[in-house]
Amino acid sequence: MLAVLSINAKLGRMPRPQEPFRLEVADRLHSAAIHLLRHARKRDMVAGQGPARLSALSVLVFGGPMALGQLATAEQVKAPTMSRIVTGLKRSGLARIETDAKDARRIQVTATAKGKRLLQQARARRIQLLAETLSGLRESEMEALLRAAELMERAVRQASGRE
Amino acid sequence: MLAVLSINAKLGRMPRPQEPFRLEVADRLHSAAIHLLRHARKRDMVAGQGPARLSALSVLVFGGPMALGQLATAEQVKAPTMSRIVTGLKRSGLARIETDAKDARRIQVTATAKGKRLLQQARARRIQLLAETLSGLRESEMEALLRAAELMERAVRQASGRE
DNA sequence: CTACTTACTTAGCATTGCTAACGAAGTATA
DNA sequence: TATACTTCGTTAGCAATGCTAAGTAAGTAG
Repeated sequence: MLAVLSINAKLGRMPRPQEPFRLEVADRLHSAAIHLLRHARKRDMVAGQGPARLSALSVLVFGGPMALGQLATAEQVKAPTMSRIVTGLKRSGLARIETDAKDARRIQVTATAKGKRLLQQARARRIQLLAETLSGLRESEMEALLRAAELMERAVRQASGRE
Repeated sequence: MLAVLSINAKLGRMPRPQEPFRLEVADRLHSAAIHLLRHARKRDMVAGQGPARLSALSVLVFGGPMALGQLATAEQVKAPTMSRIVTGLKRSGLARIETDAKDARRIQVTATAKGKRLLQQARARRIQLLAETLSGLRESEMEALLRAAELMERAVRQASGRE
């Protein structure tokens, strides 16, 4: 990624001096996220569920039952996509749906006991992967990563709110 | 994600429990990466190319021409997957292939001028998005993210080498 | 009652992962 | 040389996940 800096210079339009820096951070972060996820996907698939389902299940387990639309918003996905993901979770017995008494259009999606169990197992597998993947990192570096994760979530949440 | 935070608070000052800490970092980082990429994907699609093609193209532009197998390894994908990605890049005129004189089984994949141009445009778009997304962050926080990106890449690279 | 809005589903498309199986080309060995 | 093994890439076929467009059912406003 040595060429990143030189391209930076060519992109011209710099409203402020920190823009080139943001360009590089954005690019590096984007690339790193892609590669980290591709690496982790290998173990995630052991659960027999794809990353989208596991991620949605995680939101359900930690955030509690919610409507399909809410879940779609939380996962940054459109309703039809989430509809299919929920169908998959339902078919695997990891989530169940209930009708809303107040509004018959809505459905309440809830993680089942089996879903919670599977998520915990997936988390356990993921830690085993990261115990290997991050084994070369110091404690302070792990803290830096945790802080970065918080920053990413916060930034995305704020940006989503602005749209 | 409320439950995660409470776990975090409990672990925060404890000197010993290294494993639970790694579990949390793993989970949070994984989740944050998913959400960041889903957010960025909206702009990426404007280029008319999916994320896998853009990422592979990026490797070609910054890493120079390489064999299909090398590219697959760099992108953490299997050969058939990369074969199809290269086919797509070729059909769009973003990359070209040449035969290797020394070994007729190999192919050299090279980014075309059009490919380089498109990648830079995609980068510019992504940057604009992230300039917005990360606009709420301080300079020091941007530095923390850059450092985290470096740590992620390094960890994945090392782990891949160990396999 | 009609018209609009909202929530979810269905249908259909494209991308992107995978494994299995194949062909072509290089390498090692009898 | 001939045979066997390995390596590199492709093809075929499956599954998951993104999207938009269009449909249905239910709530809301006039």
